[in-house]
Amino acid sequence: MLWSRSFIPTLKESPQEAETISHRLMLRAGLVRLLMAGVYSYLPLGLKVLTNIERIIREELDKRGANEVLLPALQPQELWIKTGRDKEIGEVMIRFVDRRGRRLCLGPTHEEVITDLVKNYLNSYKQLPIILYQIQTKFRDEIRPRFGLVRACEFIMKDAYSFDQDEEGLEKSYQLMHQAYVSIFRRCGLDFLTVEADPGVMGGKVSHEFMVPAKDGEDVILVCPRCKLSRGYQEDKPQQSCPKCGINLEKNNAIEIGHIFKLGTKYSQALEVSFIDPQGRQRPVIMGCYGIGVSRLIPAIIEQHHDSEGIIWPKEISPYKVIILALDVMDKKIMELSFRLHKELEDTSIETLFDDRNESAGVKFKDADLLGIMLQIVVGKEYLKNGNIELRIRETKEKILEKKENVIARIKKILYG
RNA sequence: CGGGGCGUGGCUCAGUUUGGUUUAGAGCGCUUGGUUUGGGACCAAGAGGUCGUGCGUUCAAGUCGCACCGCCCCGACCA
Repeated sequence: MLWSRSFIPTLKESPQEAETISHRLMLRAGLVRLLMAGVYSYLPLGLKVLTNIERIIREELDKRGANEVLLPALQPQELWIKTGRDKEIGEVMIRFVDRRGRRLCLGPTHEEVITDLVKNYLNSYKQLPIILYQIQTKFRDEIRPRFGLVRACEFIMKDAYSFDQDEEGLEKSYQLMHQAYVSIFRRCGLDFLTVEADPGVMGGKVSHEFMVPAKDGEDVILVCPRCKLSRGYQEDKPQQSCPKCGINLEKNNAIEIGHIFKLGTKYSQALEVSFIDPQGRQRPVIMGCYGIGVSRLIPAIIEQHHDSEGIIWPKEISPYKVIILALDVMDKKIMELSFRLHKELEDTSIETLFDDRNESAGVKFKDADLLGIMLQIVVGKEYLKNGNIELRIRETKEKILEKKENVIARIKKILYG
């Protein structure tokens, strides 16, 4: 992709609207733009990052036998009245009446819809277990949206739902999803902790949150500095100490990126979803639900992967794998080589952004560091003098001067091992 | 919803305290021409503004008053 043909509006200075590091960098690197409080447009680079995260999620869930669906955001309020969550959720749910007088809402989550869907399908224990998931836009009228994509009113969530015939099955599904989450977050380059949590309006008895320690996180957790055991922070509870190490837990800000719940039969009983067990008895299906704040992962990743110059994307997340900086676009030799390099990389499916803008070297270096694309190739004076081009690793700032073929070989080694 | 901050060109901001040398400025960005090209280049010429909105006070409002709108932060709340 040629930068000159791209919509990548970078900003030299941080816009007034942003205070947290991730929010600033997302705006400066041209990932998103604000439409109104808590509502953002994704620009090409932001969308690419989002797509990369979604790909990882799909791979890890599909591998474990989960089925992807896509449920409507538009829902009848009636379903929510049946489960009683109509009142529980309260004003967070966006409601309205359509021209036919139907009372509708925009889904803040999808337990009701998925349960209703499964109701007409499920007959026998032979159909269980089953796990369904979707990656979809959720709507929540938040009291206070903040920190850019961290708490938005319209955001993208991966929500999965498991259906089992007994508690033992639920435990298996729960562990399976737990493992999937660990793989997903690791591939996203995240340092994260798991804490036991309060199920809240979702219901059920057991739930775990996946937390990313981050300076600008809006949640607070307690972490053992030695063994990393962690738990939720509650102001009214006395200062806890680590049961294993005996030392005091430390308060840490964190971003909640995932939350998994053992729901039990809350929804299946309210919406009457049952199956016939091996003994021929009708039994309510046992459910679990599993959420990942997909769009929220972007700021979480940035909070953990940046320096004073900009973002440093982990390998699988990087919107492009390589950025080529042609330092003098008026020089024929430099441009010829840059175009050839660009084509060769793209022909081998290595996504490459070619900075072909007529800008000074300084501007290109600054923008490349800001964008955080993992590998930078510099074509400039060195090429004219010795025929060498420079490969730079964004994260380590390591520089390698070599001939084009060797640089390509190195890139392949870095990307594919 | 309570508390605080902010709103002046695409971005960052000065000017508001004490109304009148302001026909509203600067830097960045943008356009044109020229010189440049290894860490946000330089010269020259240019374009771009309902000073968030409305009402009011006044001879005179970016500046004072009232109301409203929007954004950010803290709190309550929250998957």
